[in-house]
Amino acid sequence: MVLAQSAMRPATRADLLGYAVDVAPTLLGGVLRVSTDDGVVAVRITEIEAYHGQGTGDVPDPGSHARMGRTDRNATMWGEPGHLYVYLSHGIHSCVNVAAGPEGRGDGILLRAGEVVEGLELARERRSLPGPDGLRVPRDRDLARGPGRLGQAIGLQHALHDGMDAITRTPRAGASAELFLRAEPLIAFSTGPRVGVAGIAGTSVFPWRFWITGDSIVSPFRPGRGATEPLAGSATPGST
DNA sequence: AGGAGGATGTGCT
DNA sequence: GCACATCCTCCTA
Repeated sequence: MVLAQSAMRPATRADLLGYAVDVAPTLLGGVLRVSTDDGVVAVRITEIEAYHGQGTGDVPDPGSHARMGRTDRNATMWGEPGHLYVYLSHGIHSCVNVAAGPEGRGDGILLRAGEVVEGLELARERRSLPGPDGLRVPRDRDLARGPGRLGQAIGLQHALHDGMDAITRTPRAGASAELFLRAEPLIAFSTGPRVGVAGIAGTSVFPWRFWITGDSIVSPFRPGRGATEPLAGSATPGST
């Protein structure tokens, strides 16, 4: 259901210049809105993860696509903040990141889950699968719950839309994207280890996953290679 | 040139 | 809970 959201304002590049780990929480509760020929779908962002091209200082980020430096695939992460890095995951899913930090830093923020707040019908259509008895339509809360689902719900594909600019909203392959941030600073959020990303020997697993505390629309936890479940009470920076 | 593995989702057991 | 889909990227030979 669509809510009385706090006031929103369009994001600027300056909003996204910090390290991904610092910018990420400010995107919680914001909205990514994508228009295509088929219509508009907007999601309220409920869960994200921060990835760093060069770590946050001297510490490398073992889980980042940008950890080995700039490549053709991850070039968007190394460019201007506010462009969308859309990549193919497991040959099937197009996942969406917002590039962060100044050019050349390689930071990105993965959108892991959101609530569809506009274009419910179109999102249901995109996310429906053929079943034994016609189309099987997911429950509304599952439409954009998970990074692959979110990408499909808003209609972005890696091959077509990687690199599109959510600040100037310049259309790309028939789609345009706009990012809104909450006008008021933040609501309560929680942090934990990223999903499916392990630490490396000798380093700890950093709490670079952020979600809106208590929100029902958060992706299912996946242990991955040694990532551990958030410890009870481990970090709810905004909630107390 | 070849191959392993992946920031995942779904359906079945 | 587990297997599998599906294909691209980057590392290694």
